[in-house]
Amino acid sequence: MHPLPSSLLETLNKFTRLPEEDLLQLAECMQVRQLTKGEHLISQGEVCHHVGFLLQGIVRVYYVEAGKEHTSYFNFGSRNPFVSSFSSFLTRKPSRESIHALEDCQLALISHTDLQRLYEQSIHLQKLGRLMAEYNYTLAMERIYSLQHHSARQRYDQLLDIYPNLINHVPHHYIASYLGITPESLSRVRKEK
Amino acid sequence: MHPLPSSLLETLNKFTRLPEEDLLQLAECMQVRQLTKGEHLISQGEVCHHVGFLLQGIVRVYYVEAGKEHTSYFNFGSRNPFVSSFSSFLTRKPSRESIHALEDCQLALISHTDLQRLYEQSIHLQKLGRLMAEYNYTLAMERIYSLQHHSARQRYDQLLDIYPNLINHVPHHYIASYLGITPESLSRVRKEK
DNA sequence: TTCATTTCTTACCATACATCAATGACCCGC
DNA sequence: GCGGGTCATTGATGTATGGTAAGAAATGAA
Repeated sequence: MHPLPSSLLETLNKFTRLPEEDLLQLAECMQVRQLTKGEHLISQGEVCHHVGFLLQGIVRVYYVEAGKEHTSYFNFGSRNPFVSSFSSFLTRKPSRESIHALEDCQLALISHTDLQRLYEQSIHLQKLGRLMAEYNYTLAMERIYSLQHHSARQRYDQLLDIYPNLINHVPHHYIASYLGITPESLSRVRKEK
Repeated sequence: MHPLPSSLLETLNKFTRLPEEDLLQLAECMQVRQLTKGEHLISQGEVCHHVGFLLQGIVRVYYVEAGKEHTSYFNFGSRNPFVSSFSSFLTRKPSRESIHALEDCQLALISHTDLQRLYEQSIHLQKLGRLMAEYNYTLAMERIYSLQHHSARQRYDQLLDIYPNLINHVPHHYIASYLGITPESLSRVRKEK
């Protein structure tokens, strides 16, 4: 993939400046993958071998337990562009989560093997990986705080602050599940606005 | 600090094998800090300049909003030994959180300055930092799932699975806050066992 | 020890959210 | 366009958890 898409380059630059050499190495490993609406990037039970950068579209990470679907999160826009079943990708164990496209999507993928190889070759890429993991960790902590101490109503309002138009692109029952409430409750919260 | 305490060494080895050289560098930067029960490692509003490895004791990370204390998490035992206000440590902004000792504690501290310097010097330390951040991220994701989709009761049971004797060491209202419920609710949940 | 303070529990009622059921709107394949 | 299915909404009711208040138990200081 030459050259790296500008949105990916911008995102990387927010974390750290990579030497030209490393950018070339990255570009060599990355491949574009199209997902049509509804298509799965990975399914529950498989080991996740890739991490993707979302160039376009929306994906949903979810997981089925006792016959019910639970939405873990969405990847949408530039706030959260890295798509993977991270716990599987990082541990090399089968994924409990599935990932599918909510719209037609475009992803830039890199394989676990290639990424580890690049990590071993360059301190700058190790650093990039560390900074990205740290960033994801801080996002996760914010979400934990919100789930711990805010009402469904407040969490919905926060979601709208962060992604004002997510509600127009994503079926409501997915958003409800993401917020940890039922579709009926979400409907009532929305009605009260 | 020479040599590194064996519990720290064990923990580091679970992430990656560091060359002797890097271990020496680390040991040179780390300092032991004692905290007496109740003492603060950092307080809300300060920038967090250290990350600590918990050698002994229990600390609590909490945060005050609208006059109420909210317990973010505990550091206790070997599952979660890294003590810091990470969002402040990572972003260099004032911390919203405070950290204090629930018992007399012993910490091995390293400063942000030293840590960044070491990161720049060694690809192995960069890798260690990445792996630790990734590990913390997977723990955070588990907690998010639990808060999203499990009842207070289930979360309490899980907490007991992970830390069977936490309840004997930590005031219950802190645990309640950690679970996202009131002390009264925790009391009811406990009664039903 | 004794007293003061904090913490834990219990009871009662209030509220937020879940569950179940019914309806209409919207999709999508035929 | 028709028809079966999914989805969003609404109402009625149930349940888990919150809020307040009071007393009991544990803790800490003198």
